[in-house]
Amino acid sequence: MLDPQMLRTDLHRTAEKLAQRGYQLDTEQWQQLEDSRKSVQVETEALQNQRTTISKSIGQAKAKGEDVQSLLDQVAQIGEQLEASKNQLKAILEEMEGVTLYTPNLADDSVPVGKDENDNVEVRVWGKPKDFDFELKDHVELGHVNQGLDAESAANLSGSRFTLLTGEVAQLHRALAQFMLDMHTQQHGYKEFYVPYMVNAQTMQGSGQLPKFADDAFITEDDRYLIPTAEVPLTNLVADTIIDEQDLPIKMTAHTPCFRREAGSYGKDTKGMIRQHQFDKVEMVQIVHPEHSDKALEEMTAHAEAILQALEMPYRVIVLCSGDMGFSASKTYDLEVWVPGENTYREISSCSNCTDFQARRMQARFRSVEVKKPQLVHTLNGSGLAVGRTLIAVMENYQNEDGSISIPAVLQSYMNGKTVINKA
RNA sequence: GGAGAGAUGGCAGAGCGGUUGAAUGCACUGGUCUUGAAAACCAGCGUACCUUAAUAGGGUACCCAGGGUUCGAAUCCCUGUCUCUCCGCCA
Repeated sequence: MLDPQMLRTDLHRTAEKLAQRGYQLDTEQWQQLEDSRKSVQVETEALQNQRTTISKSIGQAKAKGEDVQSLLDQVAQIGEQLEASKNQLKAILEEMEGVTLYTPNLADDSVPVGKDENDNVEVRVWGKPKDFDFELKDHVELGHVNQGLDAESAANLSGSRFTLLTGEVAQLHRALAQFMLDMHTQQHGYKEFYVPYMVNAQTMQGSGQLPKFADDAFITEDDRYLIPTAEVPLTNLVADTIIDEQDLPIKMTAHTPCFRREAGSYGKDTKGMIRQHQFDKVEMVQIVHPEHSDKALEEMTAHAEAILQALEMPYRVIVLCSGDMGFSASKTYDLEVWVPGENTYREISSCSNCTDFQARRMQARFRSVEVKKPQLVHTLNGSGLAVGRTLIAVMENYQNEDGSISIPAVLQSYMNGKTVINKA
């Protein structure tokens, strides 16, 4: 949610910033709502004050045994007016909320203005793609020759966009998640969490998935949502709390499956396990002091990069343009890993600073020693990394001519000391 | 799944339907006292919104949530959520 104060005092500049993201705010409608809200609210509260005052005097008069009828008549009149005024105010506030809940965060000034993914800007490149002197296989072929990746069985069990992993490939998948968690907890200062995979609607709203993106999530019969990312439960841990300033920053990580409907992505990334209804991810979340969120985003991105560096896989970092960012984000870096089988870079992580956007929805605040009033925290989240896509990248980057897959040095201890997955 | 109890300020814990935003204790903050500390004593101590130049003052709302009764609701009624106890079931 945006700062309502900002919408009031700086409406047109805010609307311009939103337009950079492709969101058209109807400023005229908003101004009208705001104007009527103001007058109706003032009126309502004045009426309420009158009613309370008279009601109190009724109590006092009764206690003294005086006649109360004239007071009752007075208050009856006010009652009707008050009722009408209250309903009007409620309707206005609901309409305003309808706008604010559907309005995305503002882009940071450092974010390139652009329309879609074509306007994203490369920030840096790490590593060089290996020179392979044999014909490359993609992960689907590699999965096939190693009998570790079985799309057909998954489709039989569940339908499209599911994957079945078996044997050493499944173990490698597990090893990757373990390795990532260990790195973030032992070297990057994150606390590990095991979280619910289903959350209620309020939680989904807190981090911005609802109400606008209801179609993207799986919902259960009892109105719970399967989490699309661990960001949702982790970030909402601070919902409705006031944190001591000295407890900031809070750094959390969790390995969870992620569930996505992928509605509207028919025909996109259908080959292999790129875009799935269910995939594993190790997520990082930070709750920070507003002054430090810029720096925290750089750090968190570096934490995600550290995984790829340890795995010695080439990647690049891009900053998303204003039009390509997610709803809650103010600034986002995507990490794209080199995928030799496709001869291209593929998104494997997304790290975002959500500033106070989620915090305002969740009412997540902190109190400092200097400022008495609780202030909103800033929230950040980043993948560190998407496990399934990392698996693909490892398979393809570490493939050998005979179809076997070498195991990256840092993962060997997680693979019972094995150094290679031999083809079946 | 069955039966019962409960949800009040950071915590604990009162609260006949009428001056209760809410007693009291603890914690916390400031002060007095003290060489310093403790103790004691005094004072302060919620959040959001509106109004305002104002972190001054004034107003409104909030005692789990949402409805209702009433001139007036923390207090009465209904629904929901959550917690606890007992029984059953279960990894």
